[in-house]
Amino acid sequence: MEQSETAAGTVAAAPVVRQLDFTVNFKAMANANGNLILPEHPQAQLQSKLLALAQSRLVHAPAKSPSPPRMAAQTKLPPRKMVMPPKSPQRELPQMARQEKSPVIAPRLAHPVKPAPLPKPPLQPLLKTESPKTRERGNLEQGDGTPKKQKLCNCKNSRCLKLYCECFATGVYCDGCNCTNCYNKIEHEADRKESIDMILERNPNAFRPKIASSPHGPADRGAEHKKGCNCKKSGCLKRYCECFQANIVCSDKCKCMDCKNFEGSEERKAHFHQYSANSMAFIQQTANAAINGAIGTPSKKSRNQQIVFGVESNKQPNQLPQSHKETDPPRSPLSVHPSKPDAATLGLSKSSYRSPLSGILQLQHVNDFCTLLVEVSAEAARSLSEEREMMNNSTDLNAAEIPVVSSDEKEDRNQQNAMESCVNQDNRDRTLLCVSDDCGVQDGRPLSPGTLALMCDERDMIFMAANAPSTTTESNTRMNVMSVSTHGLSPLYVEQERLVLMRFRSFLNKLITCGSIEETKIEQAAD
DNA sequence: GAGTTTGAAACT
DNA sequence: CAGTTTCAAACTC
Repeated sequence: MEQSETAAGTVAAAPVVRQLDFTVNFKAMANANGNLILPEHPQAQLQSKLLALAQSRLVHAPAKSPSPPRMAAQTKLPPRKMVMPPKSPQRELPQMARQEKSPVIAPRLAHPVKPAPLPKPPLQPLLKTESPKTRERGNLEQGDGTPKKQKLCNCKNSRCLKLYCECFATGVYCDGCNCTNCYNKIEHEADRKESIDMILERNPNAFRPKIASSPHGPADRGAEHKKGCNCKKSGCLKRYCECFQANIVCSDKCKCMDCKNFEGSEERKAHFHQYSANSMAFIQQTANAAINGAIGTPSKKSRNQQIVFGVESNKQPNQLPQSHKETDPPRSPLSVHPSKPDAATLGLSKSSYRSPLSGILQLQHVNDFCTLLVEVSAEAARSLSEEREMMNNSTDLNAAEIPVVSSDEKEDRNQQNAMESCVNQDNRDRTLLCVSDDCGVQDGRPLSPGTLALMCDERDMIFMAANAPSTTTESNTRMNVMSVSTHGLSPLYVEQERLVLMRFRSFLNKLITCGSIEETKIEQAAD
């Protein structure tokens, strides 16, 4: 049982797990008490924020069709009754015999608590410009730790209640699929449950991720196929092969014949050259351009480094297509421009993603911002020492004439000072962030810092609601600060931290706003 | 888009 | 457990 939980925490696991992985960064920002905990690296913070934004949008994206909450399987345990006669009656006896047995289901199914209902599509939030054809096939995916777009199945005969169905196999309801006679829906929950039980009876690991990270796995993967493939004709170099599809080399667990999917295989290398622009690599590139590449560094080095998401750089399938690497002019990783010829000839997704932040945020901006944070910190030190000095002087003169400042009031005053400090430096931020003319404006009007903060906080609330229901960044930052201050850290440190965090939030607010505006512009231009 | 190939899942 | 069938995705034309 704990195996499945462990597997859920691995990076290169099933699609469901990948989806969860995307939240890890952001979840890491809030501890169990909901206190804000910022990761160390600014870029990591930016990524988390951007991911949170993407997630929040998807959560609120209108469903294509009315559909039941996807996770209802976890939310209720329907009374076990035979609604649908099983195809194989002989399997019913053992199944009925284990009624009380807690089923081992895929990570997504196994949670006993009721999760927030999730719409189905949102597994690949950053890939929003896919072509309808691509979506129909639903095959945008990666074989590594990056999120994978939920496939849309086309099942006809399995009623989507067998592992043939990818939706069912990954523990999600069908929604928007092209399947017929689908029972993988909430209204057929009883049947679905029966089928799950039946499959688990046969194979308790059936719903577990097939790919598990392993410290002892292939050197270039850190992951291995739990069961191994059984390929005969594909040489394990086509997506028929589960290992290949998962972007891992075959292991000794495989029973494949004529395997060419091993480390150092010439065929494998040649294959990746030939299929240099396979969809996995391209989507990988696209996703990473949106995430890692949010900070544009138009150097060749960074361009080569952008395809790193828990895998090493020699992982060919996830690298940029060779043709791209050698023929394309250097450009920002954010500038994933449509590459029509490649896409057409090499079987790529017909569209590509270009970050709305492209051209807005450069590495130098981040560097400048870090410098700014240092200044803010120093400013906090000065402000606090001056305040103390004034307090001391006043106390010496006549303590009785000085209105008693409660800790709350003092906190408010510090907060106000900090906010004023933020506002005063707003122009500097605009200089940092708003390369394009109309950044920070909406409908021709500039957005006030308050509006920007609200925009940010609104998204925070939307996203955090699913993760830490009672969390708001501001209040919890303060809570955290207060908590820290009561545990012996110096007030100076607390004040510095608070100001720095507030500055950073302000920075993120503007970054998000700029991205949103740019995105709107791009969408309008596309229309 | 239709037909073929492929290998996992299901079944015997 | 091995062989066969079923199935849906991947692939080809």
